[in-house]
Amino acid sequence: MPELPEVETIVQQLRHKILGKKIIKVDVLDAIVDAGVSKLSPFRIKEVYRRAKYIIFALDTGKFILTHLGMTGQFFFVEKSQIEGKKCFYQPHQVAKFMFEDGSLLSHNNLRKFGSMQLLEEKELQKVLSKLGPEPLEESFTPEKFRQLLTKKPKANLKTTLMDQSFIAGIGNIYAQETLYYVGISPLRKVGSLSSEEVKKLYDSIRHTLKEGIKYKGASVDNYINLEGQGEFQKHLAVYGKEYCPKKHSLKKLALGGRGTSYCPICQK
DNA sequence: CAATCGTCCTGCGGGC
DNA sequence: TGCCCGCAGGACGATT
Repeated sequence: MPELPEVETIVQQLRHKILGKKIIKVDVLDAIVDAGVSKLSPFRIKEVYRRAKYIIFALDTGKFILTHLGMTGQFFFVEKSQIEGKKCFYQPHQVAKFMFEDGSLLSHNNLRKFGSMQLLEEKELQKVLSKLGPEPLEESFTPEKFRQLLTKKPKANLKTTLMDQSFIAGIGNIYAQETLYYVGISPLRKVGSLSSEEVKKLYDSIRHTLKEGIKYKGASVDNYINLEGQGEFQKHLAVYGKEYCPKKHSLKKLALGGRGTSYCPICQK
């Protein structure tokens, strides 16, 4: 499922494929995509950026396209030479198709349709983004900021809180579990039970794990792909989807907040 | 305030 | 062998 590193990878790759190029036609093929997107052309995308797990396209018309991939959203870019001879380029579970003036194409696919693509005015966009917690990789997110943030929810479950987008942005089920394994902290702990030493280690681990995810272009579990195909981070997972931890201990599986969670009862206390 | 539950959707795996 | 059922899960709203 695309989380911060997966979305960041897609955004970086999208940037040098589509920025500034003229879009002459958009086909909207499913209701998870705002029908208004098909009425914009011709237009250009001025900037692509990420906030939490959202991808935001800033258009030259002054409006914004806000996209969430859900669990199974994909972007697939196709050069003109790969399309030649085909009347329409089809991908399984295609929900929208952006056609560029130079003959290339961007396909947006979503198998389970948990995602969305909305056309918004700047004020509407800001309203959605204002509900999100801080970006963990931004410089302004200091250890002290993290410590202060944690004091707001002392009684809440730690893992659920790390995945709460209004608390901290971009962490989902994979990176929450990986991060907790590396600091040796059980996902069952309450936020307020962390020592100041554990808070610092957790801060470092969150940033390190997310950066590793970006370095390997995301974890291809479920059907995640970036614009160049599969990521590599799935090869470096310690506990997510595993039976044994790196030290060969048997992992425990449980549901937290309705989400599958595996952790090592020996390494994580 | 925190946790849980239902909802959206579809492929897949288990069971018979 | 083949079919049916139920599960997984990000975000959000409603409920406990």
